[in-house]
Parts: sequence; C-alpha cells; structure tokens
Amino acid sequence: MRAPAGGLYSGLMNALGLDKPAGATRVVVAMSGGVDSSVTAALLHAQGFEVVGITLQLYDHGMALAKKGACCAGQDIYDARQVAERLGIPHYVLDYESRFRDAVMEDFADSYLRGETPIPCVNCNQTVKFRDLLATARELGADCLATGHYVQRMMGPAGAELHRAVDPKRDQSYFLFATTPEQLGFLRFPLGGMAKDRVRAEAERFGLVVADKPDSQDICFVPQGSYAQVVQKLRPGAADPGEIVHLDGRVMGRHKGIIHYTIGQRRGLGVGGEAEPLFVVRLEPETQRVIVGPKAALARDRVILRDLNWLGGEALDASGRRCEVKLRSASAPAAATLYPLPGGGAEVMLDEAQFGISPGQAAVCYDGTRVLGGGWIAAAETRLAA
RNA sequence: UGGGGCGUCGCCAAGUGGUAAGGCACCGGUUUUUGGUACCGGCAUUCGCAGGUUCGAAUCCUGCCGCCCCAG
Repeated sequence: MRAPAGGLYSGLMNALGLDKPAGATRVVVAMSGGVDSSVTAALLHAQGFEVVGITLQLYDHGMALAKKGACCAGQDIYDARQVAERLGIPHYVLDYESRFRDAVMEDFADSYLRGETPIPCVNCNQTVKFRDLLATARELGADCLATGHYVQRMMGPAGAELHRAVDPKRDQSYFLFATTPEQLGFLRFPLGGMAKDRVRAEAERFGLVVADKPDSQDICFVPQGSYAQVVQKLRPGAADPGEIVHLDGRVMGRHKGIIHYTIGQRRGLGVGGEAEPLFVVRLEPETQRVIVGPKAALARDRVILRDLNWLGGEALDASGRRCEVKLRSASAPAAATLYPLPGGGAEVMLDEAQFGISPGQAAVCYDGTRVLGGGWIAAAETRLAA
C-alpha cells in the first residue's frame, strides 16, 4: 500500500500503520547523529510525515568530542542538527545528562562491582529512550516514536509483535528485549526491513553529511574502550586488586580488579603455562577473587532470569515454552525450554550446555524471527546429572 | 663437599650432527550498538656462558656459571 499523496485521506493505513494521512501524522524521530537514525528521519520525511527530530544529550561534551563513532554528545549532536536542517524538519536537543547518569551509568558501575557484566545499551533503551523520550514525544502530540534500530515491528492477531531485522547481521532485537507491549505500540522501526548498505545508499541519496560516518560501537559513554576507568571514576576505589585462583585451588597470579573481567573471558589474564587456555569461571566480589578454569568448567545448561519481559502473547505457564535463546548479543540462539518462576522471573533449560554465561547479560527468547521476550541473567547453573 | 639430574621464547615443552615443533601467555587483525567468545595472523638468526671438534652443532668434547635431588 502506498502513502496517500495528500488531499482526502484514503481510509487505508499509512506507512506507519496509523489510520490517518501521512501529513497529519506527527512522528518524533530519535536522532543520535548516526547514519541509521538520520536515514530514518529522511525516509519518513520523504513519505510525507510530519517529522520532529529529537537528539538527547546524554553525557559530557568534552569527553565525547574526541571520540569517533559515538552517539548523543558533541559532534553527534551537531551532525543530527545538520541532518535536520538539510531535511528542513524541526529539531530539538534535550539535556538528559543527569537522567542518563542516574538510569544508565550508575547502574553500569554497580553491576560491575557486583561481579556482573552489564549491558548499558539495554538500560538506555528502556529508560532514557523508551520511557522518558517516549513520554516527551507523547507530550509533543506525536502519534509515534521512530528510531533507527534494526528490528521489525509486525502486527499480529494480538497486536504489535517484535521481530528480528531482515538483515540477520544487523539485528538489534537482543538490545530491545525489554520493550514493553505498551511501548511497542507507540514505537516504529522503519529500518528493520532494510539492509545496512541500502541505508547507506539512502543516506547518500538524501545528501546527508553522515552517509560515510562509521558505525558506532563500544559503549557510547566510554572513551577509548576503557570502561573500567569510567567505573573507577564513578566508584572510586572500585578496582581493588586480588588473586587469580584456579578451580583446583592453585593461586595463578594477581589481577587489577574484578571489574576488569567477565565470565567466559580468556584474554587479559596473563596466566600462561597451562596446556589448555584458562577462562574466567567465576567472579567473587566479596573476596575480590577471579576464579579461572578450563573451558569445560564454563558449561551451563540452566539459567535463572529476573524481570522477564514477555512479548509472546499467550502467558508463559508451567508446561514451558520451546524457544531459541540468545545469551549474548553476538552468539547464535540455543534451543531451550522456558519456564515461569515466581516473582516475575523465569528459568531457561538449555538443550545443550552453553559456555560463558554471565549474570548481568540478557537472555532473549525467540520463536523464529519473533521475540517472545527476555530477562536478565541472574545466575547460570549446571543441572545435576541425576 | 661427594653422587646424580637439569639448564631451548614470559611459562610449559619437542628436538641427541643437518640448519629451532607445539601449547599457554602476549601482540595485531576480523567479527561486534555491551563485556566477552570465536576465527586469522605475528611472536627464539637462536638453544646458560666461553672455547673446541666438524663442511655443518641446541644436539659431540672441555671448562665455567646457575638450579634441583640424594648423600650429609
């Protein structure tokens, strides 16, 4: 179906799935200053929607200026502004620094102190973007909030469903598992059906200055990949050194602080001389010890989740739900059965053990392309071979 | 001090006359909107030191140094 070119409304849903003419549909686009969100704004504008660009300033200016491929500060805000000007759409920059610090950075630091490995991107989406910015968009009278995420929102019999992007290499659904059904109702992801090179080509076609801008990577508020420095700045004294201890009891060496490690990590331990490589098996915040062992010691087939966000329609019940679970952003999904747990958690029983499952990461459940839901990994265990 | 053993890359270790395997660690790269993983590549002109034998030695000989074990 095509978007009506103007005049009387045809009565068909417009390209954003709303029952009104494109020109009468106000859509807020979250513009990070990168290619993806810029093209999102450009495409919607070209389709005739009333686009309002909003860029969030999330952290310190000076710190961000030097960094390439970040988002939401310094140069990126300027880039977003340029794109908006080029398109001729209104553009606002909102100072979200304090709420970003409270909702994302503080939690990031505390998570590491607990010996977990956080995913700040998910927290950011769920708080600053899909809660705060979304509310702001509503206040501005918007009909929906669009982002440049590579994920698909599809209408199913029971409402909007979240699906993986058509381009599997770009799929970002893992980072959006905590999106609530209500938020999903208001969100739109125009890029979910496109391949990245096509998005770049569109940026070129629209003459956007960001067309050749490198993709963002790493944690946006961490300069030069040194996340531990950020943690130490937020929590002075957080990096107490400690012992590196083998599962068999041998003290293998010392480390620079538990916050530098994550379960499943191999490199950076500096412990050699073994026949097999050693991996971080466990982190002990109480004793500041890093426990290491061979890869086999990482095998886990039962994962406990907290704060399960369910998007799978029919409620999860004790009979379990077969699905495929992603336990890391860049790993292949693993076959499993999901069971509910009292208190809003869930239990993942993996068909085959997985390696390097870390608390603080997310477990996201899929049925084909559909995101059924997900939760935060609280613990990973090994079923006793009874 | 006698007797025995050993000294090859940061660690472990193959190689006993033919021109330095491999593993771990480390470094670099690829991948990646988290941290990791994985994958690819690099990594001893030199074998404790000094001489000698030989066309040729880490490999044989001599001396020295160091370490370990037993004896004391």
